[in-house]
Amino acid sequence: MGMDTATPPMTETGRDRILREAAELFLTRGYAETSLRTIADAVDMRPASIYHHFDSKDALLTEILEIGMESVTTAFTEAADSLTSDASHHDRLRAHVAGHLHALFANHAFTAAHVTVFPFAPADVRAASVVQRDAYEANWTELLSDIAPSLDDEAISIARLALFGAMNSTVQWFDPANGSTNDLAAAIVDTLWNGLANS
Amino acid sequence: MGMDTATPPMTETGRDRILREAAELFLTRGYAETSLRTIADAVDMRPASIYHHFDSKDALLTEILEIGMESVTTAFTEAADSLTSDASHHDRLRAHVAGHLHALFANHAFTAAHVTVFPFAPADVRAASVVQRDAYEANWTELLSDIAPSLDDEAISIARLALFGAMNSTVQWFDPANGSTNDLAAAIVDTLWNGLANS
DNA sequence: TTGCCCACCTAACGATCGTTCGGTAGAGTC
DNA sequence: GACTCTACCGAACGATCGTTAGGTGGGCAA
Repeated sequence: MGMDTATPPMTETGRDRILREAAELFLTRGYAETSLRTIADAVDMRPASIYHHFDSKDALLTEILEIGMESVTTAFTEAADSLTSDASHHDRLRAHVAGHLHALFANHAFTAAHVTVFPFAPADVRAASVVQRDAYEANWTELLSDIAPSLDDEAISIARLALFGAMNSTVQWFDPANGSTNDLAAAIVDTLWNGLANS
Repeated sequence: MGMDTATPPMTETGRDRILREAAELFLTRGYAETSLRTIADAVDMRPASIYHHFDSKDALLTEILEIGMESVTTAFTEAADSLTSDASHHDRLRAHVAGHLHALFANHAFTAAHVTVFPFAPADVRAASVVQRDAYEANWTELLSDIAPSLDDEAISIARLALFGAMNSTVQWFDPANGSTNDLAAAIVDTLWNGLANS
């Protein structure tokens, strides 16, 4: 029913507000396009105050990307835990896609930042989150080789990247107000699973 | 064998060089992150000289996006023309995906700019190319409803957007030096067509 | 009451940005 | 040889950028 987007907790600190508003602005306007003065306006502070909480604009983005990666990583292990031992391959794939999409829209600005702002982030910032990102990708590689054992490594890699492309592009067109991420996940996975030919 | 990337023509003018180098820089570094001084350096000119050929930085990006859209649009109609009347649905989909991917890597910087720099382009620039983009999307909607008539409008829309996501994400990981775009298209379409279950 | 620290402020720094103004060298035309 | 046009250049404009230095005030501890 589209209740995926999280509301800010009541105990939100000034620091948390900066993170949340900055993530939103970076996502919609871009990193270089968003000035610290714009962020300061959004949280009703002065630009200098941001430096009380963060070392630099780059450090702010680094932490936003970190939170985003934690969010999808947690979603992946939770999806794995939610599955019973007799779950079919189809069920497993759907559960993990649903987990990824749920994280993508629940913590929207933080996770989606990995899709759109990461590619243009300063080199230092990208380097800081590359370890977390690689680990997350490895989870999917393992899942897919388990599910489709007949595919060789290169085919698995292509399947994973194409699936990531399909999942992550949803941030640019899917509106959780128009349906649950679970339904969206089912639609994507069913198409991918059965193929267009059988639908 | 990965000879998709175009080499600059011998008759390239100074204006053409600005377009090509700027497209490359916008793609790799981002629009706001690339200054006119950086572009000028790349074409061995001074910043002011760019204004002899283009009204503004925005106008330069607008023309780059225009060239990119023309490229994929042409590829779409060429794919349609290359098909004989007895081509299967599978063949048609593969031909069009191959056309899109070929354009994506042949005119790489211009077409890929639509994937990564368009979302953060200034509002005026985005507005200028929205008509071309809508027209291209309509081509795909028509193709997909023709190929999978059992799907309703919403399912077609999801399929199209997921396919775009999968195709366009290739700009971030596929290297045409490692294989032809035709092979890549076949791999993507076969997976999508037969489904993971049957592979 | 005194002292301290945390959260935030005002004001300004130098750097860099897109852009403009007023040139100049060279090729083509008459 | 004077005229013009194209393609560039040097130098600078005001605006905006990330960032820093040095405060101020309110709550808490002693």
